[in-house]
Amino acid sequence: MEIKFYNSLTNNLETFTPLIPNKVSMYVCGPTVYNYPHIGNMRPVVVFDTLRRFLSYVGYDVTYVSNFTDVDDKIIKEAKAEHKTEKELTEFYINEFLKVTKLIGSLPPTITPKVTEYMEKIIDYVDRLVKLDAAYVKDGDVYFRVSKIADYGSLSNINIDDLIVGARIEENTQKESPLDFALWKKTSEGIAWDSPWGKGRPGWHTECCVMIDSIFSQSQIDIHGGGYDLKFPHHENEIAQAEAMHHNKIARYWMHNGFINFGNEKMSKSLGNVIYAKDMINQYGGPVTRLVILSTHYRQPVNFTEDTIKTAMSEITRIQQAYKQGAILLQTNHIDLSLGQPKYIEKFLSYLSDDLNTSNALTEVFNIVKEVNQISRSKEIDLEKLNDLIKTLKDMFYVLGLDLSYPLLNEEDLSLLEAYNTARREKDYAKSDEIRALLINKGIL
RNA sequence: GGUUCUUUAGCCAAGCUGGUAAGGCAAUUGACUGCAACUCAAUGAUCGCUGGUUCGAAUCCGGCAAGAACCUCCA
Repeated sequence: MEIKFYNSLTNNLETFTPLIPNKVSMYVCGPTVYNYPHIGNMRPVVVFDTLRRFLSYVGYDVTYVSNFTDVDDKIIKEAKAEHKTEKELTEFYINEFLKVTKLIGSLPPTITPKVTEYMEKIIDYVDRLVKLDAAYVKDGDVYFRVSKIADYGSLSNINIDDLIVGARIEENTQKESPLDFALWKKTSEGIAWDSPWGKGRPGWHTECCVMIDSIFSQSQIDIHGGGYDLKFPHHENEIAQAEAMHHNKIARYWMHNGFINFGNEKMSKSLGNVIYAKDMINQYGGPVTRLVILSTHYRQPVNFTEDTIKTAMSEITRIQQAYKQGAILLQTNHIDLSLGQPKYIEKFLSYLSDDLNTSNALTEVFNIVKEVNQISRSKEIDLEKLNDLIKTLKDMFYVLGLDLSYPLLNEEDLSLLEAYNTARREKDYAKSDEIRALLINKGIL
């Protein structure tokens, strides 16, 4: 199957070919853990988890790495405010992040490195950049020398001159050029590590490079993902460092997800409309939250509104209902559910192979749902086909990370169902209503 | 100022290497039904505006309008 991705590096739809046949290496910038994850943090979590599931499903051996940034000014500040150590704070929020990630149906990445675990390697990496003359030391700080990189700005299409002229660039007399960025910062406050340049902590952009270098056995990986906002400067600077170190752009395919808006506004603290992921998920459930995200193509913005959430709720109910009823019908006919084949999944997969078009993939889910409903209501039920359809749905839900299931009926359930149907046939409605209540209670009807 | 992007039925949204518009939600009508839930069927848009290219454009090119994000640490 040919897989295509939109590569942010070239702004083109490109055929995906992994560096190593049948293996995929992907890295996605994870959160800085100083607060509860908000709903916007769930976009990359859902998008890249779906990508990973899809690639695995079609047969690739995927190594998916997503980090936790557990060293940062905001962390130091928040730890101080909460009277905790940085470690206590970050461990708490890492745990919160993991919880919410699971609730929204994302698998744990293959590896989730923390920056603090890579300090030695980070220092070594910075040191090597200094020795390569790609970085310079200034009074305990270490800065990357952007002028060393000929095509700096290639990812974000930023013209260096425009950047210097047009943008607000802070005064920093330490730097040779305003574009230079910190690899290592001298610090006097909060957690710090010893380094050849004195006590300090690493700059944000270096961490990801080091973790990629350390974890993957290759100097360049296949896919690098993250939020759109990270394109500049974060990813641009990762590329600059990799250019200096390995003369490559660190990743072949760069994928950036769009943002989540809330009620047509960007979520931000100053607007006071930040929604925590845990609140949204607790109120509406993981599948609904995930469906809102998947119903739009990953590069487009998603807007969470009362309407879009309500729509997703109706859709999940509809999908779940068909799945459940179909599976129950099979069980009452004593069909072995493990025997079905995902015969109708090809189109679904081909949609996903087209730059992860989840929106179109979902239309295939609805097509199958409709077929299940039609068959379930027909006079002569084609049980074999129904079984294949249910199995198809099952695999689709797996790939999309939608945590939907059907009840497995035991003997007692089966005889209850039969009694219910018999009572209805004999128009003994008092009895059938009684049994119906039982069945609804058990989640079967 | 620069960069990237968006504008498709009431709402969400796909299509955008050109050939008269997927899907879902909501709504209306009909069918099924002991009641309820579920379900099935039917019904709607010429694609922001405007030029151009073409036998033919939502899809390509130009202009205009409106909106969004990013431009040093926010996914």
